Amino acid sequence: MGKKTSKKDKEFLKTYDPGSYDRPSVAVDVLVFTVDLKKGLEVFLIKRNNPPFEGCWALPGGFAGIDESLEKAAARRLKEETGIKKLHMEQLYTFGEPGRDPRTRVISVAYIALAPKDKVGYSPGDAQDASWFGVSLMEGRVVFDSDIHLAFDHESMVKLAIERLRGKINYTDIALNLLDDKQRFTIYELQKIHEAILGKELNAANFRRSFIMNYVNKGLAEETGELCKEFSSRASKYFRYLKNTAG
Amino acid sequence: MGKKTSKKDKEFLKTYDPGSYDRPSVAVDVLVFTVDLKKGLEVFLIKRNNPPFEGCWALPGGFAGIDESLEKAAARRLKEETGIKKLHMEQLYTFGEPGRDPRTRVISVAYIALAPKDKVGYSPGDAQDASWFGVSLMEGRVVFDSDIHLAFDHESMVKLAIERLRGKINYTDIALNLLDDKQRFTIYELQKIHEAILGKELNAANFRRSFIMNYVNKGLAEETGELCKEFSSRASKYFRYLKNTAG
DNA sequence: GCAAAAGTGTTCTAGCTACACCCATGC
DNA sequence: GCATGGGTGTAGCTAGAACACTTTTGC
Repeated sequence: MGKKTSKKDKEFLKTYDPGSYDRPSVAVDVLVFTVDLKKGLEVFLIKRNNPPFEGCWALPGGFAGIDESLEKAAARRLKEETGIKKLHMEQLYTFGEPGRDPRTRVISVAYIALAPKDKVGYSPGDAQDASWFGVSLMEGRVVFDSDIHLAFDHESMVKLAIERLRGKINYTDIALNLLDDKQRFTIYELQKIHEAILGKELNAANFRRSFIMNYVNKGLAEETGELCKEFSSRASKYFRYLKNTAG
Repeated sequence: MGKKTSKKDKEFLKTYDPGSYDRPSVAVDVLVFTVDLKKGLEVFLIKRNNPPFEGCWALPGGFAGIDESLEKAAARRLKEETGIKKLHMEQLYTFGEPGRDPRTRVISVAYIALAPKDKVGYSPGDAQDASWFGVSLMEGRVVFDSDIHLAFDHESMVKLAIERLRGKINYTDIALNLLDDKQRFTIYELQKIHEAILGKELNAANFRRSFIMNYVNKGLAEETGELCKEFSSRASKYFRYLKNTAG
């Protein structure tokens, strides 16, 4: 503790003259997930056609503008890539290991976005090679439905994202953001979404009861009065979510 | 979707020539918490003696070096400010709103650090004006034991940190990082730590049982065989944590 | 004796799980 | 009639919370 002056000098420089420092770049990466009721959890990826990691698949992302909030930057990139405008988005984690991008030091703030499958405006065959990939987490390992490799540290981002979703799905309402229509959905659809995220089947009777308990009985959701004949021969009730109606 | 070229150009620039962009600065802020068994939860703050927010208290922090991992940067700042070397540290959240620092765009990655009270080498009265402040979260508001104001958005960082600690304390072992000695502690001490973080008193009988269930019966902790006479007239058993022994 | 922590026992409840069973209907 | 989803009922297990009670020892 004898070098107080140099420490204070360093502090001074760092605090008041950041412009003179070599600075890391700040990027955002977006993990867009959707659930296909038949195929399960899917993540949106873009094929890289330049080095590094040429030919690998990567998360949509890009550098944050100097006057742009991180969340806005993520939302902008998302819209540019997928056409999706309004959806649930939350910060996942910030990845900043030196060397995670071989070109230069890049600190990447990762965001999770949840999109109803039918709201995705992007159509494969556009300028960029981009598409949805089925993904799951089995025994701690990320498994894709195709034989693909991800660029940078994006696979560990996917892993962390699925773990986060699994951890939150039982005590938050995030799963509802994956419904095609929060104002008109069946318990069956919601159950499929839970199953896709958790990577295991759930007991329908118990799932129904927990939905009634946690949503309907608490005034968070109600029956619309309409009946759904889409998923079963026997009609089921439509429900309506009563919060975050804007989504 | 008609302006594919300009979009791709933009993408090109952003991806391959980040040096030409105006870039935000990247900083780390550290929320160092400790628990005083008598006074409760405390956070470490430093008084600012320059604008902006002159006279306000702020979290220790600073800019991240170009070749330094974020975690390492946080650990370095922590050691410089408090003398604490080895302790539990985890990423909290990244704050990046434009305008959160009035001087320039600064993106700050916040880390939570948990320190046993007796390991803090820093002594008030050093070069900088720095000290521990009792803090709690009551009805969603951050309350300090002194009439102080925090610089920047540091109060919302404190709020988020306490919420995170409260959310994790019941299903992780983080509380153990606040013990003076993980290899020699009593249930009483651990209970006081839980109470400090949760901001409420717990039933001692039930707390004891849950500790036995979650730690001892699962092989994560065991009795040392020694008895403790520090906290009560009646001696109590010392326990030893059997994981993360290095901490 | 009193206060305060150490420690044991009991009861009640809420939530989750498993499973059995009936209903409705398209094929 | 059979498969599939819709929907109800019930029994068991477990973690928590609440609370009553005894033990130990410094003051």
